[in-house]
Amino acid sequence: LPARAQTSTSAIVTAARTLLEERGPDALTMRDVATAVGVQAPSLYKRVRNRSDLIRLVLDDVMQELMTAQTAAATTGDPATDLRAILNGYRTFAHANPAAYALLYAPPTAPGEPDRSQRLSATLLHLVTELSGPADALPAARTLVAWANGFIAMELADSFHLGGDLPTAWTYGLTHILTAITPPHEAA
Amino acid sequence: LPARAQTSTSAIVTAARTLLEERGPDALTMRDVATAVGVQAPSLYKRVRNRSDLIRLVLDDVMQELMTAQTAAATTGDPATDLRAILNGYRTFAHANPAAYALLYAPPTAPGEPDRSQRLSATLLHLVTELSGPADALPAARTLVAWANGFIAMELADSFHLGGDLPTAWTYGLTHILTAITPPHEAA
DNA sequence: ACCTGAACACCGTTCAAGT
DNA sequence: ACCTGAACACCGTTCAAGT
Repeated sequence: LPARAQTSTSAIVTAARTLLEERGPDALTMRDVATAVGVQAPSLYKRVRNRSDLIRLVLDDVMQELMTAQTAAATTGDPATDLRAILNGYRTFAHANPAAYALLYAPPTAPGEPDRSQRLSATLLHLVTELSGPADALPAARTLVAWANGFIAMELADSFHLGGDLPTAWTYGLTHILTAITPPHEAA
Repeated sequence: LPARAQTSTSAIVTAARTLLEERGPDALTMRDVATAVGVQAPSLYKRVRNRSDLIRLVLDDVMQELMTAQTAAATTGDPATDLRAILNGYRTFAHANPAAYALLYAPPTAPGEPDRSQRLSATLLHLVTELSGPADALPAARTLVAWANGFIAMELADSFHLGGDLPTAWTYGLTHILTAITPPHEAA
């Protein structure tokens, strides 16, 4: 007789993430995830607390991948170069995983969600400190991250509706903001 | 005998918007909206096509309010001053209507959503053109809008987790980006 | 013309029962 | 220990029936 169906948390998370990207957040149902991993929906509750918890696990998985990419991108030691590489990496990742990225920076439906991007910001803040000096590092880093997230979110939402080249707009923004947060005596 | 319950599209939209802000997007159910306007859920389908359409009407209502605020904010004729006033106005509105604002710039679940922010951008683009000159106006405007939306979204999502003063970070970003998109010979 | 109750096909989630 | 089927309380939406 065939072995009874069995699954694992990581199989569930992978299936959920695939479903999220392929068919959108609303199609991420417990029944469809269960089908994808070969069990019935109630079995999922042995591995995850509920649907929100499953989405949290998916976003944790996404964050870990983003961390790995960030570490791989920041290697030259020159802060401006590394910042460019990191932010370009975010954008590449967002384009490859639009649904997951959108969820990552969406306001949480319920309050009291965890601090997922802390380690991502730490590296970035360090680089910005080298560029702008310690006094302005925090607001400068926030300017950069807010711009990058906003640009990517609008791009994904197809909110740039006046034509023109988006890669050009991205490069323009990145260059000008980096210049703006560099003190005058250090600018090229 | 009492008159039969009756409602209107505007009453439905208002009730939906209130429900959205008070209890979040998931609590915006057809049954609850119907109860709020004093009818049964099926009656709503005489006024709106479906739940997506109702949300679209809510966002149209929000956009019209934002447009009015923008017109009222840009009055001095000095582009830098007017831009500050407009972006500060967005932020004030977003804080007063966080759920609606979040929905406004959320990626659409279904593709083919309408171009809601076109007129908002037109005014902004005009001001940026005065500031940066026509050659760079489009990427400069996109830099500014992307930054503002990103900052506000992160603020609403409670994604700024390193302490510090957020109003300070907002002013820092606004000032530095405006400087960055102003050609050198026009800078103060 | 508009509202209603009943009904349908979905959800997330629980739980007793199986192995 | 994990999976299953049945069940519960919800959804959005449709539709025949009322007024």
